[in-house]
Amino acid sequence: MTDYNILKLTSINIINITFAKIEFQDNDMAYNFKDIESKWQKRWADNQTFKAKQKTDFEGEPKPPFYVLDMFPYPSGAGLHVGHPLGYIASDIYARYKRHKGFNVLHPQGYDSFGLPAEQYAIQTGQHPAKTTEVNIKRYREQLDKIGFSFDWSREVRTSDPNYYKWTQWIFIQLFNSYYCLDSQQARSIDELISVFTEEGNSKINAACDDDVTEFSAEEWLNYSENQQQEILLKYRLTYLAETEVNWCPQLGTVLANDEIVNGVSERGGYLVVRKKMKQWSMRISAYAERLLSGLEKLDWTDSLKESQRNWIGKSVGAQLKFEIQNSKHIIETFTTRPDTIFGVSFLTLAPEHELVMEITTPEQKSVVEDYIKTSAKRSERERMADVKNITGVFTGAFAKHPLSKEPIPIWIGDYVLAGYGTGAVMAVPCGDQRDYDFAKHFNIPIPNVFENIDISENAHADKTQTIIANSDFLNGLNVKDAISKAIEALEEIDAGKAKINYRLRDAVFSRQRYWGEPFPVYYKNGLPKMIEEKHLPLKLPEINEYLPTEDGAPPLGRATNWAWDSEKNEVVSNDLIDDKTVFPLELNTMPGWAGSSWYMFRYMETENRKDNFASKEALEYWQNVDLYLGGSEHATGHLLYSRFWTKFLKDRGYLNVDEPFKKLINQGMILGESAFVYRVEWHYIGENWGEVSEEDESEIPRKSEFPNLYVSRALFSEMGRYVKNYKESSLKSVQIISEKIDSLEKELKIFERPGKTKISRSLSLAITPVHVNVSFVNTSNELDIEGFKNWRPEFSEAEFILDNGKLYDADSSPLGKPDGAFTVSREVEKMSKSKYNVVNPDDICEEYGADSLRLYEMFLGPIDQAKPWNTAGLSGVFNFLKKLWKLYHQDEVFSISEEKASKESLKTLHKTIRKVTEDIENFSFNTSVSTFMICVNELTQQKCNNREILEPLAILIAPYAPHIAEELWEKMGHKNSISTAEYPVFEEKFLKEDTKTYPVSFNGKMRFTLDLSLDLSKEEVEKIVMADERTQKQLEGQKPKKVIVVPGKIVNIVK
RNA sequence: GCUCGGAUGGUGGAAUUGGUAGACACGUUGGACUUAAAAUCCAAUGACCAUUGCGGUCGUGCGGGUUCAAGUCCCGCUCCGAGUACCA
Repeated sequence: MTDYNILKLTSINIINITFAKIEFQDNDMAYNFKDIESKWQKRWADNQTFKAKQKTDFEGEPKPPFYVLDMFPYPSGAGLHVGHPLGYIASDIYARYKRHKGFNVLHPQGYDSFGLPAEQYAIQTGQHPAKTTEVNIKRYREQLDKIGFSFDWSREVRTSDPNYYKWTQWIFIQLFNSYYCLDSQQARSIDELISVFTEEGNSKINAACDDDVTEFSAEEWLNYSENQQQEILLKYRLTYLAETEVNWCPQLGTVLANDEIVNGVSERGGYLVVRKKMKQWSMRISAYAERLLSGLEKLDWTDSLKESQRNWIGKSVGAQLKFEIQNSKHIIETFTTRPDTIFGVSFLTLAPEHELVMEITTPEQKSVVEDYIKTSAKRSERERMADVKNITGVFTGAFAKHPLSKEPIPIWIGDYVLAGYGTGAVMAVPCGDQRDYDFAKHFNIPIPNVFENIDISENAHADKTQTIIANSDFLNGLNVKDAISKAIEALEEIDAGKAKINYRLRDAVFSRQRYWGEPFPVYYKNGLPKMIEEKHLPLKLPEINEYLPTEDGAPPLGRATNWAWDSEKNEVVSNDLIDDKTVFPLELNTMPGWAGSSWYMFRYMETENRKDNFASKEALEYWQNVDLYLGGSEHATGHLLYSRFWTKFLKDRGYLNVDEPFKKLINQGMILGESAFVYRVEWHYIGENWGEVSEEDESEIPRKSEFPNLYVSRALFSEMGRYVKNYKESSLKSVQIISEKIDSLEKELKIFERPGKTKISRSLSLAITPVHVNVSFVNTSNELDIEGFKNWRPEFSEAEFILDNGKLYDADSSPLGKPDGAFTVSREVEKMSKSKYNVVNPDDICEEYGADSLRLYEMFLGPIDQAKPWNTAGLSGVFNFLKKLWKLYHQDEVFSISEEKASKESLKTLHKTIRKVTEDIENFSFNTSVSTFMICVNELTQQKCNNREILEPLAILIAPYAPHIAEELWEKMGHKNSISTAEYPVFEEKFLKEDTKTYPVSFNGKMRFTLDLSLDLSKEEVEKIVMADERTQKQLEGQKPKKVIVVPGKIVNIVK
């Protein structure tokens, strides 16, 4: 009885099933999912059953296309856990359903195979990420294949494949060669812009560009040097180089995501992180803000998702104001949505990183300002946004001039203002904004009130609807709306401001200082970027010896020795040849994860012609865009916004004919794991004198690792709690046992027998700490397989256990399963992850119960979009259901169905099911359709139905959910073609006609009894019958009802 | 902090969109079959009270409200989860 765990337990079941099969060998008809599933998976692959057709593949009239796509998986080293396939199963069901409905379905799959985890692994192990990625993909594919998806694998793509990223680079070049024309609201060729510059300069150009563009004439343009012209063009291009704030970690030599920073230091290694500016590629997504926003309206996405995007884009209508600075030629620009409160401004706050801060700071304030900037550079943006409790800031000593009242306004800096947000400066109106209000209160800055009859002694007043402006000169007495337009008018007149629409959406940083991503097709001539010609793509990722940044802080590609571009030979050459005349250095950054995933949905549309096109015109024309997209809501503002941006761009430049990539989108919720915990008892030792542990004492005090770990079960933990004080005096039996055990351990280790040494003693309290246990050592009754646990990791090998019954575990006398021998763990729902040891692998489920059971169970768990915990024990429900379904088609284990006409009852059951399941599938309510199937099979079993008339359509209905069993039954019923080609059954109302209704009769809204009545009865007749019923009379106890409500076909309610 | 979700029996969840709360499963308990176990089948199962039977009270995170009728609508909270711009 060693090595005895839950998996072993169930494999005994499997053996039993196999025996059963042997027993019935002459009729071999038990539901043998293993044979059935591998048979059909092989047949689908051999016959390419799910290969989507291109339009030209049809001989006659082409079928209507339908495109179902899952969000691009990243092939992580951990493999799939049961949470991953949830969305794939749902989309597979929908894809299969659509095939039954007569569509030519495109349902492809591939890999977003560039990414940080592979690179991190490469840094640790030295293995090339391409290799580990390949291994991971193979494993992924094996796992996916076992679940029986109807993917068209012939169209697979991988972002790290040069044949694929060639086109990612190509799109980058198109972006570089484009600018955004605000008049026509679309991207255009940069050549058009150049010809305008040549003819009339830039004064009339209305294009998206950097803020610091200055005006020039045609003459000036022509006189600029090549370099100057390129610098100017870079300010207009849709992808451009710019100084951007990043989280820089000097020790790691790399930039970190906010995600990778914990409490201001790097998650890995705990090194200091500072914010610094860095020259990087950016994407001018902000140019598309308005279209990204308005485009949402026609999309069939959930409101919450659209709302997230709206919020992310963050459109606000207001005014941009200019504040002159006293004794300085500079001005500060601010954006406000409330220009009506302009007379309420009592200070300005700049972000600490604002470029003017050091210029305007007075000598007296210089050192405090510098200190403050240093401190805030250490805080992450997220931290600064989230922290409202600590109000910090310093005065710069400078004053601005109020544009209207001309009063001096102090200029502060504060880290609640973010540099990358708006202009990085806030005109603070403390009476109308809570953060400004708190800041003013904290630093004793005046809070002028500009609202009529509003008390602002406690809080700011942000209301815009009922408010009247006061103390504001010419704005007095106006409502907010009128005051806004009047204020803007006045400010425009004196050139101190103008109406402006602001978006929160920032341009997206596109450079990564990493190895495992797409190389930019870019080299640098005189420090300015040049594109490699399209015909020389792809520019392949070079080999390097180590995947770390270089010693001088350059990205990993800085290690490549062959990473220079020969512009004459048009090839990559050795760095030694760089002469800056014909051979130039190549870009060292690579593209981010979202580069390859922003356009992949169009790549799947193409089959033959992938070499010369990202996708051919014909393919794009036929498939258009994704009809149904499924994935996690964590992509709401990243991937889903970037791919919309690229789609719109490619449409503008004539490469696509749709301007949205995903018509309908469903978010799947996360499947959570049930972690298991045991409880470690911890005690410690102290030297003779409290608080004065000498070094010598320290070395004498026994370390925890010298003892075998002592574990208690959940039962004992709930009795004792996290801490046990004065445990020697505890009356709890379990504590006494622990105490005895510790005593005996000490004796064995001779802790206190150290003659001549400092006296040490054990502390009086115990701490009980939960420790994650791998869930595979826990059975469905939450009992721990102690031997398995001990063998799991070396630190547990000597562990001791106190069982639920308070006795010490002994391998010989108290094995799992014997009465009284249980050691119960506690369970907690957490995210499913390797580190929490709560991962459940779909392979194991397929092995034990089969893919059809897995598919059904994942759907049965609950609504697709909600997070829900996984519990393997529940699987037996759907497994039993499949066995019952199988039995419907068999008599005494022999396949047998009747050709006779089905009963009225059975037809009713069938058509009820058709209606409900179809409705559910259209609404993506897969959990309820599984229930419906269960009800249907329960009813048909009850009816002893085995008519072909019922069982054939039933198999088709169930095929999208449990395709293997459905195919097998379909074949047994005599069909040669795959069930996936069968037509979906048609619902017929006539079988469901009811003429009576069981009315619930309620009194004051509480149901008391039911009454079967004909549906033909009128309201009055129903009331009459109900009132005559003796149960009604009993409820009324002789009183007259105040009111009787009859809703025909629904309810009766009597008000007493 | 901000934005978006969520909360219903021991557990996962259902409820035709304001009309019988707890469908369908899991689990638990009891029973049948068996030498026994597994498998299978049958029955009970929100809590409490009552019980020979009829039955009754409470109940959808908390506090209010609207209504003949509220899990569902309105107002105010609490707690949990996700995202928050270089994880994918």
